[in-house]
Amino acid sequence: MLDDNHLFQRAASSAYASMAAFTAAANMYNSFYPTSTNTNMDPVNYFGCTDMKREKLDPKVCVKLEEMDLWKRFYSLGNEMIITKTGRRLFPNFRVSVSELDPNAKYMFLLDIVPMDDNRYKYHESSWTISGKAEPHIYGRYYVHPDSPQIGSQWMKQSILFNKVKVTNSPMQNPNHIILNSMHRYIPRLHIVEASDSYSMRTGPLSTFIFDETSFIAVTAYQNDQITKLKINNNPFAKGFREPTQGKKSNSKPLKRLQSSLPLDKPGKYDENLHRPYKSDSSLLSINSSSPPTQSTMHAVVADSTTSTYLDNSVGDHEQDSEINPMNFTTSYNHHHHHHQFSSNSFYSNYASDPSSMIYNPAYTYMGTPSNTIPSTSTPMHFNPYGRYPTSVYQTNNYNTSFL
DNA sequence: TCACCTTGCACCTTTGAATAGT
DNA sequence: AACTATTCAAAGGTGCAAGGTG
Repeated sequence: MLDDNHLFQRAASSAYASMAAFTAAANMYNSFYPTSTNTNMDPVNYFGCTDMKREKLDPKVCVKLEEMDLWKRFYSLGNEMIITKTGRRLFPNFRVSVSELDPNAKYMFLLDIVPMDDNRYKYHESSWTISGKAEPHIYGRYYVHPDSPQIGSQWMKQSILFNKVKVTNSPMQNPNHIILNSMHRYIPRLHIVEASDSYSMRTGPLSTFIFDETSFIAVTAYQNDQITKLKINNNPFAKGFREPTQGKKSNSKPLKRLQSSLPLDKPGKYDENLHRPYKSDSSLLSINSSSPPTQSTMHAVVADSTTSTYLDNSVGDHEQDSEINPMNFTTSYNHHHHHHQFSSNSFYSNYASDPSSMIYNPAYTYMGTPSNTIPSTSTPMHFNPYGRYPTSVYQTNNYNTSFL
């Protein structure tokens, strides 16, 4: 065992420079010490920490998702991410800033992307609907931020950008790319591990942060025209597809690519304060306006999208004061609850000190325990080891949980 | 026929090496 | 000599559209 550990450690240490080697090392270790009879298990315990309690980071550690307004705009339409054989970046960029780390402790930052449910989707008549059972997810691919490991003070000095992460539908290509299935729904997860070396990486405190505004459906070609427009208008690499600005003399011939019949993404369609489309925008409302919400239709209803709260499939009763949000399955009636402190300024804590926020904090919701106690694996409230987020219980803007 | 995927393309930004200036 | 600023070409990130696939 010692030799195997050393083998893993040596391979893992090289991963600081090469994620591929790191992934291989983790996979190697996990193949030596399989964590479960289920080979499809979510390897949140990437580092072989399987048989001991894994501590969390200091609960004061806070992670803020940058460009939250932009994320919310995509989220409100039902975000899509292109996956290609050669790998495609995420847009908007996954960028966070973190505070309250131990300035002198070393940390590693990792990103992975996991399924949100067990469904496959199709885009039909301007809305996403369930079309069958999901293909199995290939776990074990994750992105190690190239600055890892470094001390807390360095991580906190500036925001941390994960723009080099690439998603693919081809497992045979670059081993650094995260594999996704087209027409499946995913969400990125940020893992912060307190690790001063490759060994402590397997045992050191680990916390996971999730922002539901970053959820998306993987596609090989955009389905929703509104998403295409929003990408073109915000991604600098897609500038060539933008409509030439009025009054600005263009010396180039009209672009073939601009002859699209799509309506323009006019300013004013989006309420920057509310972070959601105007109700009066029929082009947006038309997404689902023709069909009432059903369990199999990806749309919903958010009284206030700044605090998107997913509850069970109780739809009809609250429909009248709802808004369309195609990324939600269910009706939210979160105006019946207290809005927790994290949502208004998009600054997320992994710790809920206010008992009233327990309802929003899956660290409590899922485990039903204080965040530092070990949940029973037999309780249905336990964090799903497959990394999926059943729509009936997924109701978080973020959370931090510890993994066994 | 259909839904989805792949490929090559034009257009763009980013990157980094070479060069010029201080 | 050392450092900073500028230039420029190559690399690579975009969505589009046509064709391919099962």
